[in-house]
Amino acid sequence: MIDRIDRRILSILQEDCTVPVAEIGRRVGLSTTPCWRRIQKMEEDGVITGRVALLDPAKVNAKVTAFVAITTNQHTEDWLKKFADVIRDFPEVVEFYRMAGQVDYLLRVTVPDIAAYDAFYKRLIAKIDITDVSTTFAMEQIKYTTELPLSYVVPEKPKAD
Amino acid sequence: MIDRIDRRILSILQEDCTVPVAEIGRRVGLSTTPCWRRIQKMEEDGVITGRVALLDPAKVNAKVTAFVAITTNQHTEDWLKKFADVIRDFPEVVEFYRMAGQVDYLLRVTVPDIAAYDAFYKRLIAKIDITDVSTTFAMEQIKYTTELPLSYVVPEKPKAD
DNA sequence: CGGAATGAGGAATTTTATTCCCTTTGAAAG
DNA sequence: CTTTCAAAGGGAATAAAATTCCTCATTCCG
Repeated sequence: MIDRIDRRILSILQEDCTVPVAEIGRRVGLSTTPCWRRIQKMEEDGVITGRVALLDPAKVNAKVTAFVAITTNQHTEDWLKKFADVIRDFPEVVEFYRMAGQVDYLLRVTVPDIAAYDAFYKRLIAKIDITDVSTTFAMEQIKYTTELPLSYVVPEKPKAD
Repeated sequence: MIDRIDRRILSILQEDCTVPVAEIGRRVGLSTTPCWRRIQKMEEDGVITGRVALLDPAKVNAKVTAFVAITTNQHTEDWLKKFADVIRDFPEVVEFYRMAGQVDYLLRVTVPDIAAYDAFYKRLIAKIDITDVSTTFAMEQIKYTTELPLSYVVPEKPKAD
């Protein structure tokens, strides 16, 4: 499905999606038309899910990241659905995982400062019934990237047998 | 610095940066030129740090997310620098935080499966001296967004006094 | 009451994306 | 071996979008 050329295209677009198709083509050794068609196809196929602008957290007053580990004794399907819907609606929650192990859910929350986190926390527990919440703050974001590793993408062989 | 209109522009671009400037202008009540200039300025000012394509993790064989909590007894400036450099070079590490509290560092790691995680883990500990590592796996990514909340951006008043 | 700065807009220009149509390649059928 | 078809690629025309250029209001000092 995805061959070596596609992978190189994805690598470029993951880093910077403003590079013109003609330039991408040049870098991967294709002319613009086939390169453009490959990109289109990957968008249709849902490999590329979107193109977004990234902002500097400091510049938009999102300097503090908190990780919130949630444990609950509620484990019904319905509860999870409601819980997920509530959480999803908080724009401060930028990531939300259901976990294996001790912790049931993990949130990454983005706020300007500890006070704002506290306000968020109060709004959160007002809305949902949680057994146990444990918050840890990040002091520094050393790395953050939206680029997924492409080394695990198995490129299709040009030929089989 | 950032006024209400800028904030609305950012909101649009955070969601989808392929929207034409003319259309953005229409939505925020500006013609294309001033809208374009505002976007340029926010890029120059570093508010917008880039535009990237997002990929479907499942489609690029990045189905498993692991959170790796690292504790160390090394706390020198030099060690951190070397550690950070090593970690940063792993494409599987998509996020990397220095934490407050018990855990010193937290990584989010993206791999195809548990076996690949194990291979990553071996490569990791081969390269750096870590006292304690604790890994938790995410069963499900319920929410993931690159959109930072803009509600905390204090819009400049058009006038003062 | 002048400008001078700031912000906005229309229209021309340039750059890119997109489409159309044709060529090449390679494998399978006959 | 040819023939045929499908998949990929490419060049050139066209459409759309970004970018530039110039002009027009408004406001704020001096």
